[in-house]
Amino acid sequence: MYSTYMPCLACKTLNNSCKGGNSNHWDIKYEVQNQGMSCPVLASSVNSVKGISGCSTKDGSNANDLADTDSIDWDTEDELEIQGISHPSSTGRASAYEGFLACHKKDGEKVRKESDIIDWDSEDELEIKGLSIPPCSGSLKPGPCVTACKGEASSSACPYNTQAVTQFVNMGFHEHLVIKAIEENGEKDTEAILETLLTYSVLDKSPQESHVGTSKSCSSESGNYFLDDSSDDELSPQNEDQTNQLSEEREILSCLVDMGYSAEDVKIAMERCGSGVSMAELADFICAAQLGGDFDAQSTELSVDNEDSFPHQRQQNDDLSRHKKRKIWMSDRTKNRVWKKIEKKPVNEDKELTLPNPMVGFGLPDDSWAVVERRLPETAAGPPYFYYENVAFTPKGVWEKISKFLYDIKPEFVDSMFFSAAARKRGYIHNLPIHNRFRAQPIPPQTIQEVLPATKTWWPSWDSRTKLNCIQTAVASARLTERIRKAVEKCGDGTPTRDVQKYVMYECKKWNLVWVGRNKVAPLEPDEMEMLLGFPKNHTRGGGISRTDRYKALGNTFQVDTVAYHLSVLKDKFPGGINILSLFSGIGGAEVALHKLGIRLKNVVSVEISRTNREILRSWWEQTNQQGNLIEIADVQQVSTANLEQWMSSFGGFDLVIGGSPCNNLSGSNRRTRDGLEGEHSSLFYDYYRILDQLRTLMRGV
DNA sequence: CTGAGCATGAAAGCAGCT
DNA sequence: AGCTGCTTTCATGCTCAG
Repeated sequence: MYSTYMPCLACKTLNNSCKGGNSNHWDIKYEVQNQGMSCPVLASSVNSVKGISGCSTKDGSNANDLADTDSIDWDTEDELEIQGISHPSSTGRASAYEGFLACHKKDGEKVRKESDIIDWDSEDELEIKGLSIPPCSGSLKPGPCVTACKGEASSSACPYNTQAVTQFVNMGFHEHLVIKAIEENGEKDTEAILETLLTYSVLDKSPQESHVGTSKSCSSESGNYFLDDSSDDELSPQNEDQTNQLSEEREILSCLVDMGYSAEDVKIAMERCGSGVSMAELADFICAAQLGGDFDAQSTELSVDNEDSFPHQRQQNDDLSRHKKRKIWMSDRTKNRVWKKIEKKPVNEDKELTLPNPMVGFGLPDDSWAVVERRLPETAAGPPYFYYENVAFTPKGVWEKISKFLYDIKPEFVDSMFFSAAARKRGYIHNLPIHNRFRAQPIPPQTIQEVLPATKTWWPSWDSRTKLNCIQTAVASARLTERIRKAVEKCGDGTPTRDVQKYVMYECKKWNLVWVGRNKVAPLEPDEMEMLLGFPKNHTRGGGISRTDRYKALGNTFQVDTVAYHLSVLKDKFPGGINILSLFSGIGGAEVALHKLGIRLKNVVSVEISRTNREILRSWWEQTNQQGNLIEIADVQQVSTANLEQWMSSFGGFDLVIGGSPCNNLSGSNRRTRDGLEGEHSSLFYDYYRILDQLRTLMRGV
């Protein structure tokens, strides 16, 4: 019954490609052991648990009964797969087939034979062919343009090598122009293709038909960055033209930022060159301006707060950006030399954006980590102050891009484990001063056992956790906690075996489980999450809000004490109170943080799409007897310049713009649509930028 | 039809090792 | 420098009961 090539049901790959980090392995391994199976694979160490699910129990039942996994007849389909027969109708089968090929990659002859079935135009192969693949946004992963275009690029309709097309689409050229250029020059002459594409761009050979007609290609799906909400109405031809032009402009902006230019530089270039200018001309203009020092004079001078220098975070993207630009626009003669040089450069060239370890931001309150110095670009100067938040662990290049849009300010990466009993690793981009911060009072308990004293009784000595992991929107199932209870109980009164401990600890850390009874773990209750996140107890309770909605809302919010520490510098600056524009407010993390600091909320414009969340904030506002005005708006995309002007005329402008845009497409927890900043939800970042930038322009005018 | 419950990896960074 | 294993992660979409 046992086969050397037994596929792992959990990751759907064959033995050699199966990694140990898959939770299902733990489930399966443990259950297999408990059912007294004799599986030879299990005899090896935990790290070599591979392909277990193919094992049958002694009584012939499937090993995964407890996991409710379907059984598989290994003698039929899977054996066929092992022999290299594909099952295109099934993803899982296809994966197993890929796994098989991976296992045999060393066998060149055999792999060649499979080339009829599989597209072997991988990056490796392109390199072998001598085609270099330029980085896009510091990553080999397709950038936003490609994300949007890749479906087309890889479709069967495209007769050319998809990587070659992708390569140029990555540079910002439109796909159909790329295909046209390939048609003219052949696939292999990349130099000639590039030149042709540059010529197209300069001559603007196919202007509206390519860009406007398919304007979604490089922009976010939600779009609207530069549009007023008046666009809701049916478009007149004139409006349509305007919309197309704006759409094209933001497409160009996004692509040029992908290439490494700062959003600010691109905007200046657009202003100076006027409308209807091609991307190539804009790029040339920026390069020329930079060589002449035009932009430098505007963008890299003194800080808004006259805070001191920030030596280890200066000179950050500038070099990389310029290299990328040169890489794309270099003349023939120097291109190859420079490209080779750039490719040899270490990847950590922009190491300023690598995540710090420990993640202490610009300094911690207890002086254990000295406050660093930073120097903000002049373009980042307020008013208003602004504060942007998102998950620290994003797909590559995302924070670099966010930073470029937000005036080249480097993110402050902080783990909330230094402020509470739960971790929460987040990046914050803000133009706030960073000296003389203080903590909001009272300081919450800092360990799990202090926050949840009842768990002490049941907490086993072999569970060494004192801090919880990140609070997320999903919680463990009852089935899982039951499996854990059974696993521990099997070991009797003594200490569980090392393997059981490892399994239990893996699940406990993954799902933030705590000990609530003898051998019994449970997910956190919503009110416990509220405490851990710095909210008042029952902040999300009542008003017909379901438990699931509470978990979802809490999983998406700020850690109040962390944010309050950063915002504390505002207290002296605004003794009379503060006007804030709160974007993506959620359940009001920013408002609660300011309130906790004792900063009076004069006027709060809160933009939040979820009605439930708006009700939670409204309820908190009323319960805390706020004396100011709360204006609630549903959709950030509907916030227009006219709205901003209206609010400014009502109460004179905003002191702080604060918010964290959706992380759905950035989070590591997202298995299906981790599409990066251009994802369906996360692209709303551009609305944060749009609104902030419009407001800054208006307030400068004032 | 709605919503709660549940199962579903992969990407990225880090540490340790060779 | 490159490999391997370990750890962490503001989620999504399917199923099924009410």
